Amino acid sequence: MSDRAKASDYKDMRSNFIHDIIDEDLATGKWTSIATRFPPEPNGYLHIGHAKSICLNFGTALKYGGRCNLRYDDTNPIKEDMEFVNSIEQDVRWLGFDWNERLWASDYFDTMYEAAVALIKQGKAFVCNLSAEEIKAYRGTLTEPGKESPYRNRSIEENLELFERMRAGEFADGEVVLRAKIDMASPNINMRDPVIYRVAHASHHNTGDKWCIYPMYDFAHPIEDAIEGITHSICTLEFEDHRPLYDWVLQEVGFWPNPPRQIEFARLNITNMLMSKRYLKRMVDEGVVSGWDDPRMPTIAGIRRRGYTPEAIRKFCDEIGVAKANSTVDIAQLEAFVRDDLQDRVEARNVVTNPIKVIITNYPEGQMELCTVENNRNVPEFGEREVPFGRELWIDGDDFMEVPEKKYFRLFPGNEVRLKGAYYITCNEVVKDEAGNIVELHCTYDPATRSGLGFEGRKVKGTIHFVEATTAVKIRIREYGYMMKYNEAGDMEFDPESLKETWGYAEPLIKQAAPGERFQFFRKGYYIADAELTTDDDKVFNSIVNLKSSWKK
RNA sequence: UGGGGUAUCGCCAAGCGGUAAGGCAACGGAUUCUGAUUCCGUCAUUCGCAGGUUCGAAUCCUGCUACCCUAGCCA
Repeated sequence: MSDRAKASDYKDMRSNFIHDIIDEDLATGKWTSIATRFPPEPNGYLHIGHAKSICLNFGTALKYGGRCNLRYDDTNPIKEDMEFVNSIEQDVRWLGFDWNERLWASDYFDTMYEAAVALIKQGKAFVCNLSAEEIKAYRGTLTEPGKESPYRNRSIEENLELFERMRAGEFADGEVVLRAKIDMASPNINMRDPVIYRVAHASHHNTGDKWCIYPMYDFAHPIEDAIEGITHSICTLEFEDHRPLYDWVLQEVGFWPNPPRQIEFARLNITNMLMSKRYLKRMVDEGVVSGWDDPRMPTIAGIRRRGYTPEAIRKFCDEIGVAKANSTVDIAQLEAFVRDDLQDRVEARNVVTNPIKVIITNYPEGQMELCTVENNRNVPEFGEREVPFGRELWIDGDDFMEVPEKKYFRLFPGNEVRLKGAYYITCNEVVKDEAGNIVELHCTYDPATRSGLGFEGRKVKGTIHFVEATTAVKIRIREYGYMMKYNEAGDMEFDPESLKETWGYAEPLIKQAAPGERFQFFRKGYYIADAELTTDDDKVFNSIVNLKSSWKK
């Protein structure tokens, strides 16, 4: 898969129930081509849940050779902020998709106004003076029908005049609303004379102060879709109950002979990832995270900084499928795609954490040599590099056990292992301080076993990596968790342990790491050089995915 | 207590009357100078439950049960 999503990626994409609907619409001739849209409200950053919707909408358009628009659902000026527009566009592009058109729902305010007037003229909408509390009380409950508003039977002329005065700014916020006249006894609460226009004396980023009345989602959305010629309006499950209203608006406004069809699917949930914009916003506002792009955040910007690739995310979204059953995908599924994608596109570097000093007692003091290692064993084209080897080395804390457990075949007293790209070494002595902490390991090496010499004398079971001590670069590693964890009650809560910071040593070549560059750290997973914090003296790496290991401490 | 949805392996998910795909996870085993990768192999006589129709049902019918959504002048 390339950086950009291509039609060929989606032509053979596994079909889902939405594609079945489209296939039928195409077969029956209801539509000759299709159009979808991705309609975010610019009130926050996009997260991985949106990625599923983006892949579905843009991917479906690609699959069928149709169109997909990016449309901002900006019908509520008091909640929206243009700060988010740039991030949304950047994120959609980064994921590899290009929109057919970029549009604003607010550009259709004139049409929506006309549609409302048309409704009033048919006696299908009325201006209501009930307060918000009264409307709520009149609405009834889930089991009891509502009561009709006393303003429900105003004359068409009066409604027309009142609505015009609403637009003219003669009413204060909340004083009056325009309601659709449907059925206060409907078992579907959305059909109990829903509010379709409210008064809000707020300046809109796009329309400025032209309007002081704004359409509600239920009224605006179907019109937006119809204006753009959207054929299949894909949204999440919670809008299922709104579909009758969606259809009602299109039917009663009557401007569009072949209206779009709303189809709902289950939104994405991932273990340990909380996908609530409200909660994420709180994290940002309270400074719990560094921002919307903090690598612990489930935002597209966050996982991008974490090192995930768009290709991996797209494959993930394709693989998890689209259905109507609520579900929670295991984070391991996402990580598997990231690992798989990074496997063949990233170079390896030697890095040790919880370092243990190793002295090669039979290696001459002051001497140094270079050993050749592959940059990526799976990709020969990545070539080789040279790493220094000398008398003093650092090895990874995980690669030594003073008292080995059974089946441990890395370094322990008396055992011989291969140093990746270098020699066999044998641990002879464990040097400790008074407190009993390991200070260093005294080992001997066998010159005959140098890598590349074809030594066949004896085999060792373990190969470990190392960093030469005098040339080592100290690095900082942030082992990002997923911000959330499950408590005893099974609910997700903030995980204060989600940001662990550790120090380690890396081979000198790490100094050349470019911001954002990804590496595989031997036996330590995949890491990305922090895009902002990397300096020559203080390399910061964010860990992204750990490798699997069948040996567990 | 109304209405709308959904129930297939630990987690996703195909299946649409003809005898349970695939991915993740897990577990064996082979190769490996990364216990990675790769590679083979195992992993639902059973599809929320109970009946019924049928030669034949995860798929049709009936009745239950569980869970999700829904009473914003948010989207």
